[in-house]
Amino acid sequence: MKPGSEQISQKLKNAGMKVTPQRHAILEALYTLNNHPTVENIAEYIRKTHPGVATGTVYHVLDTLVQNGLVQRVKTDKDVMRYDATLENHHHIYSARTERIEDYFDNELDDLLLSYFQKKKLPNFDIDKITLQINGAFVDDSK
Amino acid sequence: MKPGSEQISQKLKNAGMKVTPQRHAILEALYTLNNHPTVENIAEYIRKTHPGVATGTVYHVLDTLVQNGLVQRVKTDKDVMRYDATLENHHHIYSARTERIEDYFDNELDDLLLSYFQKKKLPNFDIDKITLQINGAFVDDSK
DNA sequence: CTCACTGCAAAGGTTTTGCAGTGGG
DNA sequence: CCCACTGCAAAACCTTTGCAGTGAG
Repeated sequence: MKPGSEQISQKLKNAGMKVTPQRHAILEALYTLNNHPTVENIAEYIRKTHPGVATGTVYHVLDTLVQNGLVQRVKTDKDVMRYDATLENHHHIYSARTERIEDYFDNELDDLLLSYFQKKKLPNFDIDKITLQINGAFVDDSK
Repeated sequence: MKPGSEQISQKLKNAGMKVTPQRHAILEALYTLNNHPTVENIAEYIRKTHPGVATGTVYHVLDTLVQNGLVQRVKTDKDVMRYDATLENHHHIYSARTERIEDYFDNELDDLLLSYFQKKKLPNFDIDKITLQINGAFVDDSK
């Protein structure tokens, strides 16, 4: 669930980052807008409370967050980057018709995959993480 | 394996597309450069034999190929689009350190996933296709 | 022949970069 | 106080678009 203001500051500190208002706001935005927001989504959201944050700063802060492991980029086949602050192991459900991307948590599946790839090693490759792209259609997505 | 020239023409015809030299060359490039090339990779490759093909044409042809189901876009967390002409069910192995993306075929895994999601339905979602993102490091990738 | 496709170039949108000024530790 | 961070704006990229000319069926 969504961390409070203190916890957000703590996360930044733990990652060895200075706690600036911009970083705090951007990380909070990521926890609030939990549907894999774009830079534009984030900029728009934080300007409600922090007007005057430059778009370049949002890009820069997100880069830093990614490098410090607090945020991940989401793989898509579109040309706009999307970000995800959920660090626990999870998968992504992609709508074929809209830009919607939902998280999917499933420990049973994770165990299944883990044991599968423990016995079936890939030659020449060390697996770090496996994420499912579940593609299809949400039944309530109109267009 | 890689289709011959005739088979490439036939694939275009089957998809209801006119067979132009550009389309033929681009589709052939995709089968030859089988490591999920970018538009630049493709343009560079086909200009060896077909100089003067405009970059805009490559984009346009790739779009058409995607729409007619002969080619798929590959999901990445980079801002350069990559393409894949392999239509059989397969997964992708992503290098954490380089731009390398390899195909991974595994029928046993596909069956496992199929049966798993047959019993474990996702509410509100019709699954079309599931692709694994296998992230990690190739042991022989230097950088 | 005709209409879809291509070439070319300009425009659009996203992301990166550079530099001066500011503020968190 | 100092260095990292931010704001601003320009630049760099990738991709899309518009239009006139060409060629596949």
